[in-house]
Formats: sequence, structure tokens, C-alpha cells
Amino acid sequence: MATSPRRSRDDWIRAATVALRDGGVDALRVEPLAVALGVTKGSFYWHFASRDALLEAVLDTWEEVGTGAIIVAVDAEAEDDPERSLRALWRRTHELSSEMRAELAIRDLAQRDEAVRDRVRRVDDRRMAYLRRQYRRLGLPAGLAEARAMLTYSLLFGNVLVEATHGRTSRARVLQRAIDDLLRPA
Amino acid sequence: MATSPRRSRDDWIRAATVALRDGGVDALRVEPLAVALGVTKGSFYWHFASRDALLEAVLDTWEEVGTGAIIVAVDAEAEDDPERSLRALWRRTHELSSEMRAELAIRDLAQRDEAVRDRVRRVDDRRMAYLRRQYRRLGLPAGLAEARAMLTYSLLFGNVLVEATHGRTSRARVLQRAIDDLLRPA
DNA sequence: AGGCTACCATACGGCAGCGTATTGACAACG
DNA sequence: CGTTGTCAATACGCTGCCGTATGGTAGCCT
Repeated sequence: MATSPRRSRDDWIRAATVALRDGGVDALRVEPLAVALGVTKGSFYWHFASRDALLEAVLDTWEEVGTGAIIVAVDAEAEDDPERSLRALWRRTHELSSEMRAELAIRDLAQRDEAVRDRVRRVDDRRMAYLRRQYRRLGLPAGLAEARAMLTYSLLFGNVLVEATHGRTSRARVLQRAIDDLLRPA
Repeated sequence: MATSPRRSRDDWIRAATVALRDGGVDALRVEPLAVALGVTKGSFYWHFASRDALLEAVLDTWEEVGTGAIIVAVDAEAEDDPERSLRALWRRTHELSSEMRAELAIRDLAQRDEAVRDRVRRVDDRRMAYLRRQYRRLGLPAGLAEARAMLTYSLLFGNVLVEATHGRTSRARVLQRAIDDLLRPA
């Protein structure tokens, strides 16, 4: 964390995103954030009109990054092979899992905020479209491809959300098996 | 809500669970709850030592209900047929979905609270054990059964968590397809 | 009837966080 | 070298909530 004399608007957004990830929506408070950034509220209210404005900004950047960056990264290493795309997605799961914590907070919010729900819907539609396309390219019929896409996407959340122990095997192995199962032809 | 002169400890727990479902963890505040119950804090601090004590009580009853009641209900209508068990589970999904909102709040909490995470783990282990057993009864080998159980359980969360639109088909149909897919033999 | 118990109201002190207003510091620029 | 624009500190009022303390009331028990 830079101790540079001044903070940019993006500095605040980044810090807020971290707070969201580590502490949930309750942790998105301006005075604690100011302390974390080594400044006072005086700075914040120059960059933002209110706490809500900060939250909006955080959601804005989440929406951008969440649809673009990940897909591009996965696509880059897949070379148009759908199976490799899906496996690449899972190989990056551990990198994603910290992002996922922030996403869960956002989705928890979406449960009771119409506007947030709309944002989540836009993100989900784009990500589902991507997954659906991969399964169709594997030769699956539309309905099944949709189902598999939904299963894959759900598993992504299940992975962070469920704490089950799986007896003697590891979570990683279970996930591996699941993906294998999802990739098998109709 | 009853306007009876006095409130029991369970009244508070019930109200708190509703608040958790509708407003997230932030909504679990004693003064607003008192208003909702038509009493004052004086009542609360007779039944509970603190706000945390209330949260613990809520988690206690969630843990009980979440492992026992649902499974029993599903089992009752399934008559030991694993496929029917799993389909029954999904037929009850809409009844469960309001409970799920509270669960998401709890799981969001579990992301950053060790003690809550342990509770969730206990619940998940029991529910996964149930699912795993059904798939094994269908004749699937252990590894695959575990993977299918994880996929099924994840889908349960995905259903409430993802807001995707599925084009011309409905969520219900996608779920139907997904379950059919999960039930197919090895 | 008197009193005990269980439950609730009222009133209080305290704190954390929001937003505002005002002033200050410093850099860039003309 | 002063002016302007950008960012930050300080100080303030306000609200919502926690927890405590204390007193009140209604029903049961004897």
C-alpha cells in the first residue's frame, strides 16, 4: 500500500473492494477505509458524494472486470478448444476464489436490492453465454448445453460456498471428477 | 404476528431469522427487532445476554432444522427410491428458496467467521452424506457419486445465486434438464 | 391478601459512523 | 510570484444502535 501523499478515486475503489471481500458489505464504511488508507474522511468526500456512491463505483468496476478480464484470460490459453477452455477455467479457480468472496457479498446484497440484482443478471448472462457456447461447441444439443452451463457455473459458487469435507478425498479431486463428468458427451 | 402481551425466547429467534432472511446479517439488530415485535429492548435483554447470543441461538436452530427437517420431509415422500428422493428434493425447491436466502446470509458470514464456518461444515457434511447415499444407491461408483452429490448441492445454491436469464427457456426447465443429466447412469 | 417471579418500559451513557463546513497545504501554471 | 485547482485535516452535529440500570405490572402460588 503506497504511502504517497494523495489518494486517487481508484485507490478508494480498490480499498473498498478489498474491504468487501474481507468483511462483507458491513465493512464498506468510509471512516475505517480512511484509516486503512492513511487519510481522513476529508479525502473521501472530495472523491465521492456518499457511501452509496462508492458502492456504486465498486459495483461498476466489478461488472467490467467480472465479464471481461476473466473470460479473456481463459480464452487466451485455450486456443479455441472448448474442453481446454473449461479446464482452464478450473485451473484458475484458486486465483478466482478470493474474488469470489467479494462476489458472494455482492450476491448476498442482490438478494434484497433490485438494482444490484440487475447488475448481477447482466454479468451472469454474459458468463452463461460463454459457458453455453463452449458446451455447444462440444456438440451438445441446446437444452443439455444450457443445463451443463448452469451446473458448471453453480459448481463455481458451490466450491466456495459449501464446506463439506468429502471424507478421504480432497475437494480438488471431487471438482476434477465433476468436471470430467460434465465434459462427457451426450 | 401475535399481539399477545408477552414474547418468548423463540419469538425473538423466529423474528431474528426472518430479519436475517430479508435483510442480511446487518438487519439482525435488537432495537429494530423489538419494534417489529411490538416491544422494547427491555424484553430482549431479559431473554438474551447480548446480540451475539441471539445470533448464536439463530444459528443453533438453523443447524437443527437444516439437517433434520428437510431430509425427513423429502425421505417421507420418496419411499426409499433414490431417484424419487432427488426429484422430491427439487420439487420442494420453491418452498426451500426462502429459507435459502437466510442460508446465504449465514454462509456469507461463514466466509469470515471460523465458528460459523464450523457449523456450516457440520450441516454440509450431513446433507452431502444424504446426497452421496442416494447416488450410490443408484449404482454409481464412490468417486462419481461424490462428484454428482457436489454438483447437486451446488446447483441448489446456484439456483438462488445466479440471476441468468436462459433466453427463451425457463429456469425451471433448465433445472429439470440438469437433474435428468445428473441422474443418468455412469 | 401479599408476595414472588417473569416479563416489559423507560431512561440513560456511550460509541461508531455519516455527512458538512471550513480551513489548510501544495503543485502547476501563467 | 501570486493565483487557481486539487486533495486533505479538523471539527462539528446528528442518528442509530448497544448494553445497563432501575422501576413497574400482571399472574400465579400459598
